[in-house]
Amino acid sequence: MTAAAPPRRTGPVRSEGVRLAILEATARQFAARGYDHLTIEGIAAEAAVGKQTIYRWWGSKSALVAECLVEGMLLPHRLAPPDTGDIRADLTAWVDAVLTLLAEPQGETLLRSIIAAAAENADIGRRIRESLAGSESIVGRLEASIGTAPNLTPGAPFEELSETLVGAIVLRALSRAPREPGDAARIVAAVLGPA
Amino acid sequence: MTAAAPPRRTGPVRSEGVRLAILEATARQFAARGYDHLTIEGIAAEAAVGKQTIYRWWGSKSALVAECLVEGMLLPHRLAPPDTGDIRADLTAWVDAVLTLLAEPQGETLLRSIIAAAAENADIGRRIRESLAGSESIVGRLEASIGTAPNLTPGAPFEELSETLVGAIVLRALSRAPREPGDAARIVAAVLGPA
Amino acid sequence: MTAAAPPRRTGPVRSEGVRLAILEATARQFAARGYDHLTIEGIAAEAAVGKQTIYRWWGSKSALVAECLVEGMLLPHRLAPPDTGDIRADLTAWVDAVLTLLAEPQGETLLRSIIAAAAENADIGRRIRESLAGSESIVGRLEASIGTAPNLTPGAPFEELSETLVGAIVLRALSRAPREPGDAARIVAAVLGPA
Amino acid sequence: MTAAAPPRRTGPVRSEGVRLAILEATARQFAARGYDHLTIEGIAAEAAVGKQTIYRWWGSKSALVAECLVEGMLLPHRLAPPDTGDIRADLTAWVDAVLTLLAEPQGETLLRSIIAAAAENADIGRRIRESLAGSESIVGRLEASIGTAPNLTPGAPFEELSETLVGAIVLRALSRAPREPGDAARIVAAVLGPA
DNA sequence: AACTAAGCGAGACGGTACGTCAAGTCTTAGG
DNA sequence: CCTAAGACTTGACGTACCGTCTCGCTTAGTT
Repeated sequence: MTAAAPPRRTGPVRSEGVRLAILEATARQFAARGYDHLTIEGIAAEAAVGKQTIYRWWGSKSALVAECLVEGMLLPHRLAPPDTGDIRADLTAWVDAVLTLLAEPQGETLLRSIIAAAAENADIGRRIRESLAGSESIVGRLEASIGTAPNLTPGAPFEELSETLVGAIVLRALSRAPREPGDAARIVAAVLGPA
Repeated sequence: MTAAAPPRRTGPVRSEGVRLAILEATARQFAARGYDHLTIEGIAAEAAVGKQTIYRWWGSKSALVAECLVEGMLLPHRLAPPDTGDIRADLTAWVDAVLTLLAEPQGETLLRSIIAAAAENADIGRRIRESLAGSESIVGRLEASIGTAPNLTPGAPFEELSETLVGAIVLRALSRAPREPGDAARIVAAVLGPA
Repeated sequence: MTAAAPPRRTGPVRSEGVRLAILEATARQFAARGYDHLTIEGIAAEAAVGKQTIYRWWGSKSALVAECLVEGMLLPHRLAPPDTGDIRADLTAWVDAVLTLLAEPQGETLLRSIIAAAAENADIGRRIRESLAGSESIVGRLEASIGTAPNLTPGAPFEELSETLVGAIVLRALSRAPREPGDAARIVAAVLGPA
Repeated sequence: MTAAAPPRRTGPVRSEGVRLAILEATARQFAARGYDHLTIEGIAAEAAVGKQTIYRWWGSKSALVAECLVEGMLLPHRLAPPDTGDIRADLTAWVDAVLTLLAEPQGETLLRSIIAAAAENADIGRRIRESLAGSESIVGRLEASIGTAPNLTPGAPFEELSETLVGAIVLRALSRAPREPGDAARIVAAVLGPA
């Protein structure tokens, strides 16, 4: 007498190649057309995949985008602030880089699309905060720089400082404020206090 | 020498009642269902209006929403900070009020919908900044309070301070950060400097 | 006791120029685009006339077309059979002329449009019969030619003979039968009997 | 050397049930409301089918009607002439039956709608001729009856004789001529020659 | 001459249907 | 049993015209 058979596991297993093809197609379409104007059918066609294969593994367009984000397929990776030891200079350089990205059409589309996706999907919202303000990047840097700027005192609200910095950039993206010289420095000054 | 006659204007004139009915229907649907899930057909039906009448005067869903915003039909008007003379207390109360609004489901839908609309439509983006950070509300208040907080020095970047404040709130809305006691105070502290 | 006064008749009187402009625009559009694809708005625009002016005087698209027909603005006037005294030759020439008209694209559109209009509007139906088979043209000619063809006997059903002739042409127009040499002669032979 | 593989054909196949539901709905609406006043949306609703499913397979309203016609869903099948051996009696009975059908409101709608459809769509035009004057019905009968009527001589234009007969009926339908006793006999006499 | 009525151009309005797009579900066949 | 293909229902899109309804002229009779 044999033990009950375990649930027989036959047939092919999920194809990693297919998964990647879908995510890459999503990323391409996302960058090219923005979050709205993404279509499942377009992604399926570009990935040479059946629609059902997408629906089987992701529940919605935004889940797809969220996974792209997690995989780092949407944002250029150069977006971490440099680390020269001078927190003000580092943040200023970083803000400036982001504002520069924002000044290019495809960068603008990209950032605003991520914002739109975040507005629609809670997961993406949570992820964007982690990915932009994650402890390894900004909050941690601020904590490590106590004493080097007026606002960086022991017990300062580092989380919130980080949020104001990123928030100011998000607001810029939304409001389409024209870029002006010194913007990055002024934003950093607003967060760290006067130089 | 006479001026050229303006093109003779005959025929019925645009109906203000219809215009208002459409905007009100838009505002109701916007609050009830969010920016995506707005449909022109739904608005037309609720306003008891032909679709063409909407398309005649507005080119897109977002233009409709933008006009609603300008007319003040989307945001509760209580959203201006109080003015007791104590800038820190005033801003804290205001931030707290906004976070409270954000904690209610319909308030959250409303704010995130506005963000989504702004991400899609440049006009709305510009308007949201004016309406949230307009000189009469926050920037002006900061300038009028020079000397009462560490960051409010002569020559401080008041515009950017205002942006960081509003941006932090926008980021909160996007990231769905759970609300915690003292949030408002910490955000204001991040902007104004330590108490 | 006097009769009630008739409704006082003041104001400008119906403009004949406007009436003609509308009918001409109708005829042009009818020939150019066919009966379906006629639009009141298109006619109004082409005639530089308000829509209401059309609706004031005609109740429907088909009434408009019917009046065009009555005014002879739709059919080329050359469509009466010649009269050389030889009924068979005359009818054959006439049928041939109509089939020739039918072989040109605009002639085909025209005839089929009239058929479509007749199918929709009783007035037009009646008119088409009068205008194509009116006593002055075919029935009369048949009656006047008694004895010159096998079927033209005293007491023959001249009305019906005329109908079969015209009907065969209508059927040709509907069925898009390709034209072949001798068609006209055969049709006439079918109606008049063998030569 | 092998032939190129044909494009692999997978996926669900066209649903015959859906096709029939659409054609039946079309036939019902056609009979009930006439050719104009047919709407794709109405058919889709009655067939409980998406509009897109109709547009996927038929390019136009008239293509739909043409297919109905081919499937024999529009015309009552009793419309073939009887066959007693007496061609004059048979045709007279048939014409009489058609004129009777034409005297009922729904029969009139039906016939005129088919004419309207034929005027708009070439396929329908061709089909109506085949279906009304197909060789198995009238032309063949005439040929088989050579010698039994004045016009039925060897070498007579049987095609055209058939056309004049059917054409006369079509013209009747278009012209709304009131029906009178003896009409059928006179029409047949016009075609076959005097009795 | 002032005072009515139309007639008329223009065009806003509530609707209906159009033909298209994409969504998400379901079905078939190949591997 | 995963997958590509794609048929299916649903629902919204934006457009074209419909027929009705004001508007603000202009014009032709009264009074």
